[in-house]
Amino acid sequence: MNKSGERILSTLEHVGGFASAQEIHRAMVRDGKNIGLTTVYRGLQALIKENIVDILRRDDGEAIYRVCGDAHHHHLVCKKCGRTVEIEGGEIEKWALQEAAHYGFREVGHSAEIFGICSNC
Amino acid sequence: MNKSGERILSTLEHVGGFASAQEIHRAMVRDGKNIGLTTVYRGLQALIKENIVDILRRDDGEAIYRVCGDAHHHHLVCKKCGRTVEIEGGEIEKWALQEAAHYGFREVGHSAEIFGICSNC
DNA sequence: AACAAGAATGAAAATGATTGTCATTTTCAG
DNA sequence: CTGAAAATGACAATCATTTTCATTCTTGTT
Ligand SMILES: [Zn+2]
Ligand SMILES: [Zn+2]
Ligand SMILES: [Zn+2]
Ligand SMILES: [Zn+2]
Repeated sequence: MNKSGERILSTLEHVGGFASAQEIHRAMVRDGKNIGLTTVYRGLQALIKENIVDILRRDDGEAIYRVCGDAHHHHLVCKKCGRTVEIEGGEIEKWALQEAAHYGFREVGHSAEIFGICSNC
Repeated sequence: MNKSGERILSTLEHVGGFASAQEIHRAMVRDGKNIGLTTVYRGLQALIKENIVDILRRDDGEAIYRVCGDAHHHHLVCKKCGRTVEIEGGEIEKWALQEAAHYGFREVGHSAEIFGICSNC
């Protein structure tokens, strides 16, 4: 991994959870790191190839990245104000693995999100 | 559903499996149906809102659509070929309601998807 | 140090899916 | 028929991502 790769990874570790390439870039610029958006994209591609980060997709199709081995969790999101609570997956972790195994899938991952309206709204 | 919505749905049913908006449009034009790409996008959005079609994402982020039954269910999707199995949520239905209730959320919904690589790939 | 080869960088342009705009056409109730 | 409302589609705009390409850093060699 080269220097910019290390800085990207460090930023991704500090923001916690998922972040898009543009968000990572904004965070680095805000923190005084000098880096171009192109380099962020290239660095992320390299980190993916090295299996250091994961890539997923937001609902709108934007790519989001996270450090592999980050603590796995899920979200409970308010549809009105966006307030978000991080929650444990509990039994759905087992569910995902069992269903995938039942149909012969490997390299299994999953996404799950609960949405509703929070008590403040 | 309006006329173009029905034609889009009919096309999507005939191609089978997943198709992107652009693929659906190309198929319709090829088959002599006269429709604009914009209308295909709008029709698909309407069909999604009516829970008649599902939207997912290819690895490259392009949106793909497929006809979907009304009954609530989840998907097990192959990251490589897109093969999809409809599965029951099982225990995660309870999990979603319990977590939401625990944090005082109402009008609760959820999404959950398992992805991996199927036995053919 | 001087030099060259190759990798890394980033600004700007290109790409491509999706969405927004708006003038025109179609539908339909009165 | 007539006007209002909905639907349509060509075109422009948006936005994430990729490509290009000229410039700058690295690194090893003489
Ligand atoms: Zn709220
Ligand atoms: Zn989980
Ligand atoms: Zn497959
Ligand atoms: Zn469910």
